[in-house]
Amino acid sequence: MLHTIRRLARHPHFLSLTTFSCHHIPTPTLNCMLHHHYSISMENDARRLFDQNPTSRSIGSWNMMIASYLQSGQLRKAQDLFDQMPVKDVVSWNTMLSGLRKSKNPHGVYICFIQMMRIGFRPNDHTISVVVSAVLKTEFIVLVPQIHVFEVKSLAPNPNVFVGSALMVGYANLGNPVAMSRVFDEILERDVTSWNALVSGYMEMGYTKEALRVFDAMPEKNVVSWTSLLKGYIHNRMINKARDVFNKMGERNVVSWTAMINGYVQNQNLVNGWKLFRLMLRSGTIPPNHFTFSSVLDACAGCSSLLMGQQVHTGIVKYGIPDDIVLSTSLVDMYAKCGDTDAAFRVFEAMPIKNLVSWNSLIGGCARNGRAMRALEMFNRMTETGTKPDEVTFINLLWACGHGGLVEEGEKHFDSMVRKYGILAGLEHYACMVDLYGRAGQLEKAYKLIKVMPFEPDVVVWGALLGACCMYSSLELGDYAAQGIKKLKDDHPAIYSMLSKIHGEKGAWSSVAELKGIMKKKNVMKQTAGSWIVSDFGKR
DNA sequence: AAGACTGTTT
Repeated sequence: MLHTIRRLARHPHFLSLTTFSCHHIPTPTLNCMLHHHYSISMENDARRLFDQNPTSRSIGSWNMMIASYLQSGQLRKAQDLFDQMPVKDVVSWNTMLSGLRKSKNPHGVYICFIQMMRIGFRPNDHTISVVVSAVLKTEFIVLVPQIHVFEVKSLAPNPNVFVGSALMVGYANLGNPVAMSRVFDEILERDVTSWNALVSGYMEMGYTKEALRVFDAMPEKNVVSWTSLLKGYIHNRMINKARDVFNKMGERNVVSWTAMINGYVQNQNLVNGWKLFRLMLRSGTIPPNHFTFSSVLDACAGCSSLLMGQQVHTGIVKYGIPDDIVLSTSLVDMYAKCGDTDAAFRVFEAMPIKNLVSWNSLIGGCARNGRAMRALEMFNRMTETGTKPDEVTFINLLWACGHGGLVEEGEKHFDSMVRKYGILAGLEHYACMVDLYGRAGQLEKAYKLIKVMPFEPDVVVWGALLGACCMYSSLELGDYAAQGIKKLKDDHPAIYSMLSKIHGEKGAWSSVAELKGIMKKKNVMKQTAGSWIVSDFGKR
């Protein structure tokens, strides 16, 4: 019977058609059928089978069912089953932990792991690597030394490559180079990936010399080793050293190319990023993928070149790059930053699924292009369709309100940010609100907000106030704001031109002359400004 | 049932 099922399982539709009434199936057969449904992502049919055979379920059946739900992203249902399970094994726990990790829920992983330990369950190698990788860059990273102790005491004094890598990455994240290298020394049968992790770890902590020393000492190197070194230099803003590594590499893959291109883009060196991308296309051996195109689109957005952006968009189609949520979001962002809001909307609406970043890009695009009402509309649609806004959403939204003169709307959202969504207002949110009040001429409110906010004002906040004072010719507050800026950074060129304008309007010509004198003496130059309107070589 | 070293977006 089992053999027959296995053979039939190769025909994708057969088993799903037979599941309408399959009672009293023996356990091995049930598990085999569940596995089949798992592999073709038919969790509903699997569930029907599962429900129809309560007496033949083994722990494995439950585990398989939970894995099916996690595979299709139904964390809630997986969790329910997990809670209902009469007896769990280590596989059940690992499956659940892995699902929580995939859904980016480090807190859930933490709770689940602690619970597992409390009940007295023994984690295994898989548990450790899942848990450690889930808590990286979160407050739960404190688990790493504890897991290490547990590993040494209860599992094995020497970690294998998987556990070793996980612990090394964890210690690198904690900024503990000594612990990291000690783990490395203790790994049984170190392989090239252990060495790579060591290079990356030192680079992440800023020990570039040590990383290079390790790199040179490696018994064997692969593309990943080279790319780790390259990426490390970029991480430490040593872009030229990164390029040297790139040039010396014997073998390059799409990851190496993308890392180097993106390194230029992130360091504002858009020209070299673009040049390298062209070189990549010309050399024709390694085709770019969605990672590469996202970086290149970011470069186009960075120089607000719609023409370049359109060319890249064409390239994406020409290369047949499959739909990807991040890539589409990059397109939305590029079009928005290049001033083509309509194109941004077209790309956005064509996206089959949108995530938080996609919504933020679009709302930010509306805000930048003076479509405040549209930004608000999109925000409503976002929340109605079940995407929870974050702090970036609100920066964009408040910015839109400020520039659209929508004071009450801005106040309403600033308020709901904390009360409804539990997001604490950051300095940037306060800056938006100061700007909002300032632009609306409510200088007193702007001033009061600066006074009560729980941060020291930065240049942006003072600048918003100063700009407003300039707009509404307020001498006293303007001087106050200028003092604020001076305390942070002595000669910000904008101070002088703004101050002299305010003083001039008030007829305080002696102050103006004095200011002009200071400007001359300090050789203050006006900041050069560029407009994105002309950056397509006058095309518009 | 499941894990590791290099690349993307606000």
